[in-house]
Amino acid sequence: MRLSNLADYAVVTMSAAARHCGGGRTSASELASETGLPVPTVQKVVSKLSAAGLLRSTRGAGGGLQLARPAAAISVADIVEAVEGPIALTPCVTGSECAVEENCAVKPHWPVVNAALRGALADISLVQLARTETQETEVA
Amino acid sequence: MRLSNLADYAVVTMSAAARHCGGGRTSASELASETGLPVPTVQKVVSKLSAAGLLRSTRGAGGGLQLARPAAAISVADIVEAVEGPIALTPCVTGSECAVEENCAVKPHWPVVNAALRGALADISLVQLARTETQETEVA
DNA sequence: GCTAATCGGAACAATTTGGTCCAATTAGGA
DNA sequence: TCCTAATTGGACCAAATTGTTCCGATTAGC
Repeated sequence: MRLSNLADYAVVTMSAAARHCGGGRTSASELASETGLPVPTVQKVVSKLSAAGLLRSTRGAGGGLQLARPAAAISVADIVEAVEGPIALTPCVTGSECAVEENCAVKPHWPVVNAALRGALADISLVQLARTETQETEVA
Repeated sequence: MRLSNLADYAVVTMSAAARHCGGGRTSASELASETGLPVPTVQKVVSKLSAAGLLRSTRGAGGGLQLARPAAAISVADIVEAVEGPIALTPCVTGSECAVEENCAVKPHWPVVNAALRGALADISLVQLARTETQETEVA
C-alpha cells in the first residue's frame, strides 16, 4: 500500500523539470543536483519517463530533456503509471487472473476504490507541483 | 501501487469469516477450503489479523476464530492496515524521513491523495463483502 | 574526422514479500 | 489425573520485485 520509491522520485523529478519549461532543455545531472537525488537514479527515472512519452529526450552533446506536453496536461497519475504501470490495486482490475475467482465477493468493490485512488492522483497536475516550497496557502 | 497479495487474501479471508458470524467458531483450515487459498497462507493471514485485534482466536482443540468486532464495525481499511501497516503512500505522510525534504513541493499534496484512498477503503464494511457472489445489483 | 557530453539499456545487490514448517498451547476423552 | 488430538503462534527459507550502479550506444560541436 505504499508508492514505490522510483515513482516518488519520478514525481519530484518531473516537478523539477516543469520549472524549466521556459528553456525546455535540461540534463539529468542538473535535475539530480536540483532535487538532491543521486544521478544514476535520476537517469533511470528519466529513462522510464521518456519511454512513456512524458519526457522528450535529445541525445548527444548539447542534448537534454524537455516536457513532451504542457505541464497542465500532465498529472501525477500519468507519472505514477509511467513508472509502475497501470494503477491496479488487485489483479482483478486489469487482468482476470485471480486464484479465487469463483466465490470472490470482494471483486465488485475494487473498481470503486481503484477509481477513487486514480481520480485523486489525476486531480493534481504538474503546474500545482511546479510551485516552489515557499508557496503560501492561496485561497483557491 | 498495487495491494500486496497477503492483504488481498486477508480481505477474502475476513469476508469468509464474516459469514460464520452466527456460530462464531471457525478454523483456519475451514476458511482455506472455503476460499480456495492454501492452508499455510491462511494461517499466516489469520495470525496477522488476530495480532491486530480484528480476529479473536481460541487455542487448543475445539478452538477457532471469530470476529472480535461486529462485521459492520470492520472496514477494508482496517484489514489492509492490519496486514500492511498504516496506509501511507509516501514516507512523508507518517514519518518525516525524506531524502529531499528541503525543496519538496510535492509533500503538501500527498495527504490529500492519502486521505482519498483511505476514505474509499473505509467506506466498505464487512457486511457488504459478506454477501455471496450471487448478489444482485441492489438499488441502494 | 575526432572529441566530449548525453541518454539508453544491462547487470548486480538488497529489501521486502510469499510460502512452508515446526513448536507451544489447550480442550476433550479415558 | 493423564494422555491424545487439534489448533494457533511464531520462526525459517526461498523467490520476486525493487533500487542502485555501471558501461555502452548515439550525436552535436569543434
